[in-house]
Amino acid sequence: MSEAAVLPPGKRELTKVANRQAILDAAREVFGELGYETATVRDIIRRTGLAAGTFYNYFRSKDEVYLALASEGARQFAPLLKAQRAQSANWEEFVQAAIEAYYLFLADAHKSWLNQRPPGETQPHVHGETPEMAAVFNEVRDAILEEIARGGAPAADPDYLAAACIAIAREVGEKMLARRPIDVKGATAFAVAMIQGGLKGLPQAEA
Amino acid sequence: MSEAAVLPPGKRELTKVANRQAILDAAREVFGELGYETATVRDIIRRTGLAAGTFYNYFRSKDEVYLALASEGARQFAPLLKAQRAQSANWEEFVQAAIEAYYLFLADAHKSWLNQRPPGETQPHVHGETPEMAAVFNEVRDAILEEIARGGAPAADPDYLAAACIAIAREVGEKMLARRPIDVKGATAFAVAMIQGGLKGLPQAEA
Amino acid sequence: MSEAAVLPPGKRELTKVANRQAILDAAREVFGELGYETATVRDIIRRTGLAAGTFYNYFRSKDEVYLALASEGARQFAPLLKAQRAQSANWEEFVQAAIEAYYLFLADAHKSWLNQRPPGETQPHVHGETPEMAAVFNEVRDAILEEIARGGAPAADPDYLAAACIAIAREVGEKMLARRPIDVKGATAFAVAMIQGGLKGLPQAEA
Amino acid sequence: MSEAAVLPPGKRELTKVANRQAILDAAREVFGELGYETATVRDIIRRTGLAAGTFYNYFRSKDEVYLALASEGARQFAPLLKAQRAQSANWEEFVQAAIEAYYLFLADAHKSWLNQRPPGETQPHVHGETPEMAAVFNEVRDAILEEIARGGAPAADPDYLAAACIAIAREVGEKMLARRPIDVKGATAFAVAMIQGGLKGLPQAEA
DNA sequence: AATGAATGAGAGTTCATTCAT
DNA sequence: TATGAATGAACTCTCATTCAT
Repeated sequence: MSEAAVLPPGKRELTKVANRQAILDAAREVFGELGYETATVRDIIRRTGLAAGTFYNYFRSKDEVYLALASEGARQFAPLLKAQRAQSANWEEFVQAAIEAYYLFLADAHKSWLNQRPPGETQPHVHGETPEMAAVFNEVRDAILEEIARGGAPAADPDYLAAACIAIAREVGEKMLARRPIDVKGATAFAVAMIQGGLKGLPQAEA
Repeated sequence: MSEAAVLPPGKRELTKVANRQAILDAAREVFGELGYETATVRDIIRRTGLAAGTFYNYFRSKDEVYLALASEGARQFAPLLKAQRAQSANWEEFVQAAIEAYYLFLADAHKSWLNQRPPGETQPHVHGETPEMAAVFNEVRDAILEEIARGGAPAADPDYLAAACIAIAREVGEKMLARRPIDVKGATAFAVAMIQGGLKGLPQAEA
Repeated sequence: MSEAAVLPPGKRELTKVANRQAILDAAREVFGELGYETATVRDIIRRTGLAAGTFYNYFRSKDEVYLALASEGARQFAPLLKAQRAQSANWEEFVQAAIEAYYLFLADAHKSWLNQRPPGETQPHVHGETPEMAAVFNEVRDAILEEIARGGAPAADPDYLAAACIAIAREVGEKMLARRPIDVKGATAFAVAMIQGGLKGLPQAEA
Repeated sequence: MSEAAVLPPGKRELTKVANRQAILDAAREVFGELGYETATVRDIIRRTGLAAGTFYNYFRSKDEVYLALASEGARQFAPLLKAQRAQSANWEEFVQAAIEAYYLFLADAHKSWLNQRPPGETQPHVHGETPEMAAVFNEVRDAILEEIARGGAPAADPDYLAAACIAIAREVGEKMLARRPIDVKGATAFAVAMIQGGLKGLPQAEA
């Protein structure tokens, strides 16, 4: 007892951490499949095998678990994005860096979440985006908006420009996740080329 | 019932049609403001002044009214898109035509719906897209996909290409609706230029 | 249809009123038997034979039905008390009037509520006082407090005095309700005599 | 367990007793502040710093701790009341004795409980009476009932009489506790005078 | 004996839908 | 056909109690 007192994880602590993670994982899946509104707390805990009340030992509400997921994603992603941005000398490099960071995150997250719902079974009224993806995407969007506001980007209509860049990044990213193998390099190359040069800028190949 | 059934539609038929339309209008607003999940049937009928049960004389469920709205949008839009496409000799013209048709539809719909919810009051987890907008957007997407599949588009990765074009069209369209006055020409020009030439293709102006 | 349009109660209105009353009656019983905290909305509706959700067609919450009951009692009682007070020339008459009004109300309410729960089965932690009784009692208490504050009462410690008078009124009233037949006159006489003259003032009889 | 079981109580026994007392103290406060229904076991143990489960090492249920408190109060109070009653030659002295004993108990209990909840913050539907107060009050009531049954009291309606005496005792006692300093003598004098002579019997002073 | 997470029944409440009027 | 009250399943959340540690 005396020794272990320094750092006694014990079964209790282990299950506690494991349960919390189980709830987060289940919540991620459920939010991804059903969307925030449709998803119920019961959907989440049902997937964990825990009892209904147990959810509330870990999170105070449906919203809180959503936020936890989102901010976890943002927290992990922010330094990656920052590092990538730091290396960028100009707008082109910045875009490349930001999108690559984003796609790396998506790919990694996707791998570790073992997202095994059968694709194509999309329900109506649903987005198929986990809270983390949403949060991380927001980071990228903010970075792009900021860069555009700073004047780093070409002098076109900045509002439309931001919307377009962001849209490309998001949608190509989503497509990337649907393919096997997940090809971050290729997706990044495509998105960046599309943003920089449109159809004319694309490598006229691989069709 | 026997009298009213003869050709001159009679008051009954008129109200019937009017009620159906009132419900559709209310539903469009409510779905646009609240999203499908959050919107309740009561929200919809409350806006019409009709009674709760009356809703079910016209639609069998909440879902059905959503679908009705969506397919109405698609039905109205399809010929417009078709006409525009018919005039297109090549991919460039096709993109231009499709996007313009889409934006014209958006602008028109927007105008006639008198979308007067105070902007900026967006709730979390909600998209602000009516079923019609969603449906019409799907038409555009399908057209682009089809065109790409047909080989009309430049020979880049067609899946990514479609995703990117569609994403630009959608997001720039949404931004367009948020501005006053609604400038279909400008938005179309931007979206098309972005798709064709990326940043380099944009008119380097108006910042 | 034309005639009835002036005042068409119809079965609907009737049931509506009846249901509202049924809920109020059930709520009164349940609150009286179980107390506010212990009583559940389900306890209330179960007694009416209605469905769970129906409760919320009539009252927005458990609290609202309690308040409705209480204010209904107060509303009915206030004019009675006022009338009785108006006739009182002095403190003695005022006390007599107020208590009599209170007891009359209790007796009447009791009669019409057909309070047929088997007496003696009082649960622990429970008061056996309906919201109406509580509300009406508050009226009496306020009247006494007011009168004492106005100096109408004998010059003893007013705080203690009020507490004592009120306590007597309440407890004797409760005893009165437990007896058959309910003897308002006798209870009033006792309470007033006790207040005015204590044990010495009581009619030394009927033991 | 074997060691600690020998006579010198050892730390274990001490903590055991201390914990039990801590729970009782916390429970008294919580029941007094919140009432039985509203009070939760968590409210109680939170105040002790103990863990939730520990509560059930000492009491089998929320109800049991309530009962323990009540019977502890009664057990302590019974001899005091008995002693006071023994000295009473007649009804007047008995009443005086019983009420004084009751008020002494209240005052003492109140002092030692350091009841420091901000007054005036009374919630609706809540009484502000600890289980002990309720239990001790019951003792007094029983004594009065007994005395009346024995014919010691003046020959008025005994049921009403008991109710009235008890009511005065209780309410004046409660007021007494709300004042500073707590004046047992004065409260007793008032209550006894009121019982014996009603308003006419009161010292016509201190208003 | 102490801990505190897990449990699950049950609370208040909402809402799509039904149905008597 | 219009009405709007009735329905009841399902929701979020609480809490007394249990039990592995």
